[in-house]
Amino acid sequence: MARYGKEHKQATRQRIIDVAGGRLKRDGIHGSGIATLMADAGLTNGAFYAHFESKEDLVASAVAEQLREQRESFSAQPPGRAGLEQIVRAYLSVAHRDNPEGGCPSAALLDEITRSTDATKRAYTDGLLVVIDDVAARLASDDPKWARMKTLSVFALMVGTLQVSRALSDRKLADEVLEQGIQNALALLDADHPSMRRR
Amino acid sequence: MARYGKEHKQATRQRIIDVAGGRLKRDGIHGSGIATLMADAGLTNGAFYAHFESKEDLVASAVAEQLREQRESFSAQPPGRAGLEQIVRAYLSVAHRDNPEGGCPSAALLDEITRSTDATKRAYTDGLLVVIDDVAARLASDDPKWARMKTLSVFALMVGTLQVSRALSDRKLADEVLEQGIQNALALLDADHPSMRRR
DNA sequence: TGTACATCAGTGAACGCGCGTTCACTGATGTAC
DNA sequence: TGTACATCAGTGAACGCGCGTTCACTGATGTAC
Repeated sequence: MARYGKEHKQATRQRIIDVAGGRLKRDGIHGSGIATLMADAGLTNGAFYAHFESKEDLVASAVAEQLREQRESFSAQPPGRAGLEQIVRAYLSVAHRDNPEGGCPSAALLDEITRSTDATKRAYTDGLLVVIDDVAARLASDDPKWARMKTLSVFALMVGTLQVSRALSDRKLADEVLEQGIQNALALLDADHPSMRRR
Repeated sequence: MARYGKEHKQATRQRIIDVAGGRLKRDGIHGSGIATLMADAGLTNGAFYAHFESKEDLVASAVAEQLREQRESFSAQPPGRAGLEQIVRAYLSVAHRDNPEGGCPSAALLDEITRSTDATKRAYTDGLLVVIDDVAARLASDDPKWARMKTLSVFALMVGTLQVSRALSDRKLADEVLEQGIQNALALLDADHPSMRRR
């Protein structure tokens, strides 16, 4: 192949990471083989190890990238509380549930991340906290540690709700779970004054 | 081997299902191979297909069994609201988080169940609803459909919270997530009158 | 009561397959002369 | 300006391995005579 400038190899690496992000979320880590993944990126399997040390290395990179993209997606919403509600409603939407490939990496991969290497778990933790702190800023609290915890716990609620909705084979029930999840998330966010931390 | 009564083969099948339950929750579906699974049950790989049609058949059976056991575990708690709180605190405990093998099948397997066959998803849905309705009876509501939805959505919160706590590589933060999850779950359960369904 | 036989849960080797990973090689290019 | 060479991103075949699944076989037993 052609001898390109140094930006070309980086672009290829990024393309692999992007393709992997979607595949991992749709088919899971074990369900995404390197050969088919590279084919999706328009390359052959052998080229993989010119870009990554191992499959787990790619997984960690892809998870980090997915969280970066999720952060941007959340940031695109209006500022403050209004945006918060939009984030919740978009997250717990039928469209998001039915499109894991383009959706939240936590909802699609949490179980498998838990069973992954420490490096992957660290990449996940670091990336998630950036997302969370970014959203937590909307709470405009003078207690940033409390805002982080509040946001993180409501996020966990949303992740679990989306997953349960995806797993239920009864579609009507699955839709109702999303709706109830929105109510629950908003209710918890409404109780956002430190004085209300315990009921 | 010996020719036993008909109860013997059933006992063997049950043993495989029980062993599989723990292995699946610890290592995931893809991480649990049939050969090692059968070895754990004291058998060789070939015997597997005398008991199950396929691996997915076992997975569906094991998921159903795990949910049956979870129902029993929840039922063992004191009746009414007091038991509810104990269920929440046990579920969102450090002990449960650090022992997926003996814990909740939803928290350990939801992502993979979502990607499984319809039969497995149906087994999951059916088994989960029995668990949920059983717990929902503690709310003693005159609106059983509302009680189911309330319970199911709080359960989803707990599942997501446990998963996030498991994935975080920062243990202190992971512990705090559990604690906040307990507060959130109890707060939502406290708002259990139909008149309070919308804030 | 003693013996031959049918039963059938379990054995263990083998199957094709896709996995993650390695590596000798290719070939288009920028650079040196 | 023209030619030889070094570079290196990407190729594609091959590796050992464990996967899910199949199947001819084993052998201890309850039953029939």
